[in-house]
Amino acid sequence: MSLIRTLFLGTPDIARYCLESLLEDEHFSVVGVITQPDRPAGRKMKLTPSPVKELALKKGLEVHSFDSVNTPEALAQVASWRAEVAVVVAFGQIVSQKFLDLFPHKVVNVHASLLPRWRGAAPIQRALMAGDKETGVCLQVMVKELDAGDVLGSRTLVIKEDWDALELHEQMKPLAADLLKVELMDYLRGNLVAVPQNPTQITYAHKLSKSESAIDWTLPARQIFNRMRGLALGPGVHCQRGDKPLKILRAQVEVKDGNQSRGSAAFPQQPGQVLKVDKDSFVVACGEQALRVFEVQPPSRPRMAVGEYLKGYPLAEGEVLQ
RNA sequence: CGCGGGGUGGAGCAGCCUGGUAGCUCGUUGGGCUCAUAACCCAAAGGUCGUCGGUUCAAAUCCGGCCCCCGCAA
Repeated sequence: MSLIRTLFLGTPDIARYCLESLLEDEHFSVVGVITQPDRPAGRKMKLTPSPVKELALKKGLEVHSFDSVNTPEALAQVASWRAEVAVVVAFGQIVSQKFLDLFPHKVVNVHASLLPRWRGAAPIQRALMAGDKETGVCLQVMVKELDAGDVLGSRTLVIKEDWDALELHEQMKPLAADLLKVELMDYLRGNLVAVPQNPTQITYAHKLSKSESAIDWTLPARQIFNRMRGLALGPGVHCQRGDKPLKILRAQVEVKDGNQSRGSAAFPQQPGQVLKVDKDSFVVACGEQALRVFEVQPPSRPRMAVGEYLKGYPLAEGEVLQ
């Protein structure tokens, strides 16, 4: 069987992983790669290529970047590759109907959730923040409407309690690659029927906003915990201690209120109040239950275990965080 | 030159502005107390204050270069 001429569009690490697996698959021939333009990144704001571009260059593939793939020039380039199928993985640009028309029913997208749940930009993060017990990756046939295409297949992943966005992202990588290897091939051979999404179950994973990283102690501990996990890949969560921010990097929900054993039940239990300080953690009161914190990061400092933090930044029981 | 914050015994910090004896909370080692302990008491070891140069009678502290780290930003 002849090689399938494939165009790949993607940007971040998970896309790189999928591209890598396509390159290893003897059924596909990646004839072109499109990724986001180099962005200023890092401390020095140096122009940095995306992970996908890095890999593509290393493998000697033809890589192009456009501010938009929907411009006439970009579409002309796309057409010139004469690819049969386009694979889109976390590309970061909305593709137009004109782009889709170049590959009738042959633009597929790997999406990091079980559609129709979490359509949109931040499916991994939103699943964690919502406290979902399971999520997954799925392969959809792209249509103009965002993440609304018929679904070719999926892989389900049971979310472990202690996974954050980073871990979940890692777990999804091999599943995404497997989807491409199996379902995409079946689809192209005509052995797979795409299933429409159930419209009653649609939810949207809106882009993360900076304001979500501030901890609101009046929320239940569970929600703060989930938010911490979901935002771990990006801004993380932080509270205010005095006039300085303090990032909270690792914590768990404290089931009991935490201060009963000490006989100091007179604590008013104001949300944000430090209920208990131990050798390697401390407990903060929340709207419901409490949060036991294990790892933090003060301004201008690397992340550190709470045990270390307490040596240089003593914390008294009763102090209130904002 | 994108903006800002840091680098002080093994760990986390203070001291720097207003140069002049190396400080705090721990850890480590030895001793003591205790039925016992990660608890408590006593003692000790351990630092060319990131690095190179400058100013000065004198630099962790003031000035300049370089290295490494962190946040913002993407």
